[in-house]
Amino acid sequence: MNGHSSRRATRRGTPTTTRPSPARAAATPTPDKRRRILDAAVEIFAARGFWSAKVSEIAEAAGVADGTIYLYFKSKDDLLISLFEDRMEAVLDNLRAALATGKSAVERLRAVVRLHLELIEKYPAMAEVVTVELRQSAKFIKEYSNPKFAEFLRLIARAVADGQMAGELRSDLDPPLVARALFGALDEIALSWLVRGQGKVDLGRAAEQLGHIFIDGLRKNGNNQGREP
Amino acid sequence: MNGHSSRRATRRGTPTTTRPSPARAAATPTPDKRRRILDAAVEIFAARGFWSAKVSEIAEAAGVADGTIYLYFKSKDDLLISLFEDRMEAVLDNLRAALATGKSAVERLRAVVRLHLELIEKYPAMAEVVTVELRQSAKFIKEYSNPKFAEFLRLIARAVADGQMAGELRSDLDPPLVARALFGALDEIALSWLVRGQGKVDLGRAAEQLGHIFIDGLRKNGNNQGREP
Amino acid sequence: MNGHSSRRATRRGTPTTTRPSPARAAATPTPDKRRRILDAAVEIFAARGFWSAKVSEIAEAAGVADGTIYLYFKSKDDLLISLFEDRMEAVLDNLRAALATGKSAVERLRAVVRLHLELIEKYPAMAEVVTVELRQSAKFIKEYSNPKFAEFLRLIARAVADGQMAGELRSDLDPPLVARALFGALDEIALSWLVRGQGKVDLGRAAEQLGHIFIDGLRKNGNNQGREP
Amino acid sequence: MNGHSSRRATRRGTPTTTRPSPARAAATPTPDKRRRILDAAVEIFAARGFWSAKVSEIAEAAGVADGTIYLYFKSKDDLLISLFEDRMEAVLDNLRAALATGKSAVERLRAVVRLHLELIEKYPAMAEVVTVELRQSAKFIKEYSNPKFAEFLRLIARAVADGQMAGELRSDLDPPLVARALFGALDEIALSWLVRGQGKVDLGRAAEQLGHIFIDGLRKNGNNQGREP
DNA sequence: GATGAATGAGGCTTCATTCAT
DNA sequence: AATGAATGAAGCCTCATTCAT
Repeated sequence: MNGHSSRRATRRGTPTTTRPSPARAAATPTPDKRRRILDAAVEIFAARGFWSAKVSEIAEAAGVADGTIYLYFKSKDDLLISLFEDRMEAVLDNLRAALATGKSAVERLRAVVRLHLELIEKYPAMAEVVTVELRQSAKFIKEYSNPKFAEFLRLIARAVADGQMAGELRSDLDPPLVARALFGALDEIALSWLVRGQGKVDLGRAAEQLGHIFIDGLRKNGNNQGREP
Repeated sequence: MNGHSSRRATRRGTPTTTRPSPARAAATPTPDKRRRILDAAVEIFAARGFWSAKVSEIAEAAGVADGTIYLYFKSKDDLLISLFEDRMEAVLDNLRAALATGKSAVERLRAVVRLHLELIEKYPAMAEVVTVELRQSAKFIKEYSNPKFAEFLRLIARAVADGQMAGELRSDLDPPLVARALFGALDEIALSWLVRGQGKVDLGRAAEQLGHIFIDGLRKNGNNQGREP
Repeated sequence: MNGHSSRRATRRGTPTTTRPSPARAAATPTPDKRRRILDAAVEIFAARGFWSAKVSEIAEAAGVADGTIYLYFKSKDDLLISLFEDRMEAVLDNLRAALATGKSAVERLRAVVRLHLELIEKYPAMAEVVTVELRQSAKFIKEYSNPKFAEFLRLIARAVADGQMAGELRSDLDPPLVARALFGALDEIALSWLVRGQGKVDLGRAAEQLGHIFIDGLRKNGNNQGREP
Repeated sequence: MNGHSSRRATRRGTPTTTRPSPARAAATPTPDKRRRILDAAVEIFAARGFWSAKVSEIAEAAGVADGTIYLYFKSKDDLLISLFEDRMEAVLDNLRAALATGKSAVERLRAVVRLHLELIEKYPAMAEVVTVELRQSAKFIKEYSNPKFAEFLRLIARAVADGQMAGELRSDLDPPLVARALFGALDEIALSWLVRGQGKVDLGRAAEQLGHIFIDGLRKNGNNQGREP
C-alpha cells in the first residue's frame, strides 16, 4: 500500500515534483497520477472485468489521456498486476492487524474472518478485483506467481501452526490446507455478497457464522457447547 | 471427452456431399458434432481461458470448420454458457450421488467433499472451466444467473438443513451460508491443485482434512475427540 | 513471378479454388486475391512510401477488407518483402532475357542496360518500389538478406566474368564491383526519371549513353573510335 | 555547413537563464545545442532509419530534453532536411576539393571518385543518411527538391562538360546523365560497403577500379592501353 | 532558453461472425 | 448441414508534438 512503486514504464523516473522545493505540499503538477490511474482501474476492472475493460475507459475515469497510462505502466497486463500488488498490500495490512489482535489462536482466527469481510464491505471494487479477477485466466494465475497472495496464505497458515503448537488447535490438520480452505470460504462469501448486490447478505452475521464453522465445526454438541441458543 | 477429435470428419452412410461430385471423401455425417465441440471447448477454455481462447482453435480441436460452431451455438458466449450447464450437470450428478451415500448428515457431507475432489481429480479440464472460468468476468457472473450452480448450492444447503432438523448438526448456522463456505473451501483446494500442477497436493488427504474442519472444527478437544492420534 | 507462393500467413492453405474441377478456368471465388493485394501494394508503396502507406489504403485499393490482407501476409513488413520477391522475379526474368540476347559480352551488357530501363519505363510503380524502397531502412536492408537482389548482381557479375574470359573485356576489374557500379548507375538513372516525372528524361537515349560509358568509357579516342559523330 | 538555415532565431546577448537559481549546475549554457542535436541525429538516423528513429532517442543521444529539439527544428521532418543540408555541405566541400585537384578532366574525375569514397569511409553514419535515407520515402524525394544534392550533380556535370570542351572527353554524352551515372555507381558501392559491414569491401581498390570503368570503359584494348598488367 | 510529463490522433492487427458455395 | 474465406469493428499501444513550469 505504502510506497509500492514497482513497474515504472518509461525511461523517465517517477513523475515526481519538477522542483522539490522544501515547503511544497500542494500544487505539484502531477501529484499522484499513478494512484489516480490505479484507483480508476479498480473501478473499471471491477465493473467490467479485465478483458472487457478498455484502457481508454480507465484513462477517462482517471482523468488522463490514454497515452499517460503507458507512462506509468508497461501494458494493460502490467496495470492489472500492479493493481493486484497494490491492493493486496492493503489486504495484507488488514490481515496483519487481525492476527495481532487477540491473544488466543481462536480469537485471532475469528478476527481474521471478521476483519477480512469488513474490508470487503468497505471496498467492494477492490474486493471484486482481488476476488474475481485474481482467479482469472491462465495468464495471471499460471504465469504470474502472485507473491502477495502467497504471503496472505502463509500468514494464515502460520497462525494456525502457532495455534497448534500452543495446544489450542488440533494438530492433525495441514496448516496450509486450512489456510486455503478458510480463504476459499471467505472468498466465496465475499463473492456472493458482491454478486447478489450488497444487502441480501449480512456480512457481519456471515463472519460470526464462519467463525463457528471453522473453529467449532458443524457437528452438534461439539466444541460449540454453550453457544447454541 | 473420450472420442477425441479427428480434425476431419470421418464419413459414413449417406453421401452428404454438398454437390454430388463423384469422388467426395470428406462429407461429414454429423453424428455428435455438438458434443465434439463441447469437448473441444473444455480443453481449450481450460488451457487458455475464455478470453484468450479463439473460436477457430476450438473448431480445429473439434475437427469442424469455424462456421460449424455457429450452427450449434449462438455465439462464443453461448458456447461457454452451454458448456457450464453441460458440465455442471455432471457435477450435480456427482453431488446427488454423494448425498445419497450415507445415512447420517455427517457421513453425507464427508462424501460430498470426497466425491467432489475425486471428480476434480478425474476431469481437470472440466474443473478448470467450472472453477476458474465460472468466476470470470462480470459478464458471466452478474448477467447470467447460472441456475445449475444455484442448484448445486441448494442441494448442499438442503442436506445441511436436514442434518439440523435431524439434530445432527448445530442449528444456529445458515444452511445457505454453510453451503457457500463449503463450496468455497472445496473450490479453493481444487484451484490450488489445478494451478500447482497436480502432484504437489494430495486431494485424498485434502478431502479427509476438509471433512474434519467442517464437521468438527479446528478447536482441539471438541467434536473431534478420539480422532487425534 | 511464376508460382511464388511464399509466406502464406494463416493455417488455411492458399485460398485456391474450392473445387479443383478440371475444366474450371474462371468463376473461382477468390481467384487471385493475393495478386490483387500485391498489385495494390506496389501502387500504394510507390506513391507514398512504405512507412507512410497505410494497410487500409492497400486493402481499399485491392478491393478487399483490411483483415483479408492478413490472410495472405503475416504483416505489413511481410507484404513488402513478398512484394520485393515477387517483382524482383520479373526483374530477374528480364535480366535473364537480356543476357540471353546477343552473342558478345559487349552486346549482352548493352542489352542489360536497354532492357532494364525499358522495364522501368513500362512499370514505374514496380520500379519505384524496387529502386527506392529497396534501399529502405535498416529493417529491410540489414535484417533482410534479399536473395533476389543478390541473384541480380550475381548474374551481371557472371556475364562480366564471361566477357573477361572470352578476352572481350579487360580483366583487371572485379566482376562483382562492376556489377554494382552498373546497377548503381542504372538505378540512379531510373530514380531520376521516376522523380523528375517521366518526360523530362529520355530513357532510350539514356540507355544508349550508359552503354557507351560502361563499355567504352568517357575518354575521347578510346574504345569509342568511329562512334563519335 | 556554416550558418545553415536555422529555422529558429539564435538569440544572443541577454543571459538566457530562466530562473537565476544560485547553485544551478546543469543550466546548459546552450553552446552548440543545435550541432549536438544534428550530430546525434546522424547517428540515430543512420542506425535505425528515419521512420524507426524516435525523437526521444535523438534527444537522449544529444543530451537534451525532448522538447529542446523543437526549439531548433520545426519537426522531425525538418530535422532530417536540415541534416541533409548540413552534411551535404560537407560532401560538397569534399567534391569541390576533388575538382580543384588535378589539371586534366580525367584526373579530376578520378579524384572525385577517390575522395568521395574516402569521405564515406571516414564518416559512415553520414554516408548512411545521405545515401540511404536520401532515397527515402516519397515524402522527401518528391516533395523536397533537395538543392544541395542538385548542386552536387551540377558540379560533376560541369566538370564533365569542361572535359568535353577541352577535348579530353568524348562529347556525345550528356554531362548531367554522366553525373547521375557516376553518382549512382559511387552510391551503390558506398551502400554495399555500409551494409556488408566495412571490411569485406576495399574502398580504395574500388575507387581505382571505378575510375577505370568510367574513364576507359570495360572493353579490352580501348583507352586503357598500357594499363592492363 | 530548457525541460519532460502529458497529450491524443492514428495504425496495425486480431478475431468473432457471416454467407456464398 | 458444413465449409472456410472474407469481413470489418474495435482496441492496444506508439510517438511526434505541446506547454506549464
